[in-house]
Amino acid sequence: MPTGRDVAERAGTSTAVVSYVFNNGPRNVSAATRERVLKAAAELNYRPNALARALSAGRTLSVGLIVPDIANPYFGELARAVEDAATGHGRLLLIANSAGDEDQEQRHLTSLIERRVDGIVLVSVSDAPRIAAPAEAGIPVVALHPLDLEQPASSLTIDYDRAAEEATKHLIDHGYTSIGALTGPSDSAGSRQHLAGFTRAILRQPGIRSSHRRSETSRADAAAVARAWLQEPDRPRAIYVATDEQAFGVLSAAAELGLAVPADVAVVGFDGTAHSRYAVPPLSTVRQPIEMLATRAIEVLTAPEAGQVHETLPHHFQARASCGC
Amino acid sequence: MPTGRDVAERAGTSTAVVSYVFNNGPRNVSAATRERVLKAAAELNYRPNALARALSAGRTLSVGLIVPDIANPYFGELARAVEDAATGHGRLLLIANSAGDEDQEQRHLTSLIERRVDGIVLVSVSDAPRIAAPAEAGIPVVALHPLDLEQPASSLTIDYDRAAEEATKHLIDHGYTSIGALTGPSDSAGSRQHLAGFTRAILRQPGIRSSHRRSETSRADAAAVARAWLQEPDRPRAIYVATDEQAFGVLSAAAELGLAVPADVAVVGFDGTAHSRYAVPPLSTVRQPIEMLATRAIEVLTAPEAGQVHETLPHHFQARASCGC
DNA sequence: CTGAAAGCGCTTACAG
DNA sequence: CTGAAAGCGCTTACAG
Repeated sequence: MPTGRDVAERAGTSTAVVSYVFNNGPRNVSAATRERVLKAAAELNYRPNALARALSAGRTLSVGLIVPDIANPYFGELARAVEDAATGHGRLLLIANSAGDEDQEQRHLTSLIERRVDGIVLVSVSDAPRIAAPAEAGIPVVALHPLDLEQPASSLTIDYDRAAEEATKHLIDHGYTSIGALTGPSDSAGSRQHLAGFTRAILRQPGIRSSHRRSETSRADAAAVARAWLQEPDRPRAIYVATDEQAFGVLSAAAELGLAVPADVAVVGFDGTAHSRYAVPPLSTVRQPIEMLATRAIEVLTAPEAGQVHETLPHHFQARASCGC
Repeated sequence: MPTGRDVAERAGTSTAVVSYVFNNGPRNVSAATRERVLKAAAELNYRPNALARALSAGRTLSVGLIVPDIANPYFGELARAVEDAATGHGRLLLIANSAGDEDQEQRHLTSLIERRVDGIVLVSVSDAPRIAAPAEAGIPVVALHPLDLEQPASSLTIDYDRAAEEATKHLIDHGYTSIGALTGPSDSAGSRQHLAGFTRAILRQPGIRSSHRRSETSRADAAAVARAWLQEPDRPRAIYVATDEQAFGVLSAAAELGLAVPADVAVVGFDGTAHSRYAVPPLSTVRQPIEMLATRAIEVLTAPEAGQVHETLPHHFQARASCGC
């Protein structure tokens, strides 16, 4: 592969000038010399080595994104949005998938540090992510979920607690008196907030019977849990589900049991994936501000001198057929 | 951020020895010296700079993956599988999303070349992808779809043509006499093969009425096309759909029109995503050998001396409720 | 406007 | 077993 030196020789100039031409600076180059360099580069099929450039210039113009499961449509959409935002700021996005595994997440974190990315967007699988390493390396991190304020990272998140309460209240307003909550597996910050909001709404309205189940954050496991739940004699009349991914599993389980949604059991999801609109029936859900999360995340990372930031972004309840609307 | 020189100084040795320790070679290091280096590195929180390493060693131990749409579940699952395979071979996977845009795909290709990845796994948005650049740069490419044999790349693919024929024949064997095909937007190689197989099955059985529609490869557009199609007076009794993603749109449209699947209209998808199992109703589909595609792709890229390879991998028809089974 | 040279942080023959 | 030094391919003050 040709190098800048090859181009310089063919153009009868120096590697410095080749660099000036390809970077439009920091020095001017006469039009004639520029032409010769461009011509030589084209003839040789020259591609600047990004590794050498980054090593020399001290910045890689790249950003890393770590998500728990790239096959979950919410994270797929998020990845697309973050990539758009990164590209808009002249950054390349490196997407890494931790596959629900904390060790894998650590390995990706290490790998991104070693590659000297300019910043990391993190959706952690863990309640208390170990993010000391990037901080010590001087690499800013922004988490897209609630984060302990002691943590050395920024966070952008909606008010899960209040969103959960609103969605549950919506089910209550439909007149359902037996309402269940399906959340993620562990007692994580996320699950806790979903549950807190759900419970608050329930307590506010006397006479509601409530129940709670957990499942892995996959439609497969959510379907298995829902299948058992919906066969119990006092099965819930409506279910608040903490993620769209799990809600798709609940819809599938209901259909398999011959239960109509929402006539027999109403369902509300969470995340507001584009897929939710095309569920059978269309899924009511809480919309995350995906574009805004992505845009702000890249802004925060590309202006790190602004320091750490903890912002709460607006969510939006989207009523559709699955809850009885 | 500390460098190998910092570690060497603190350990009272040279940067060469630090390198020997961190790479387990190519020279031996006495146990005592190794201890001192490891201790110093731990104290300083030393992380080798992967850029410098790659520049010096001449290989990056990374592989790029370009997909047309990371939010499409098939590509999400594929990304997960390719990442597993890459990690298993000690490679980091860089995932790039071309968002259905040929220019974006080109930009990603260029970016991966500039980053000197060791190989590229490509699912192109284009029928005739422009992949001369990586070839000239000496970077092997493997496409996960049919590819012109003149192209300077390997390819791993199932026999789309035959798979389409089998799936269509399955619908015919159910006794449906009016069968439609929904394929991708352009007259691409993929669409052509889907259609060829579909047509062959139809022609083999006298008395079948067939029709054909196109949509973008998104459930949104597929739903829009299906909504119109299913309201025509001579709407098809069964539909062969070229991707699961589009099939999800068809299921959604049918439900919105109050048509039962499979009682009013049967549906067969293609790709065999994990999501297809949880569709309402469960979606019959042609399974791509996702793990095998991923594993072979990484094998081919990490043993490039073997030269180019063009392999046809086995597919599998998965019958479920949506076709009437 | 242009070029010689130092430096980014590693790896790796080479010499001892 | 260990170290001094060259080199990977760029960028960028510095001098002219």
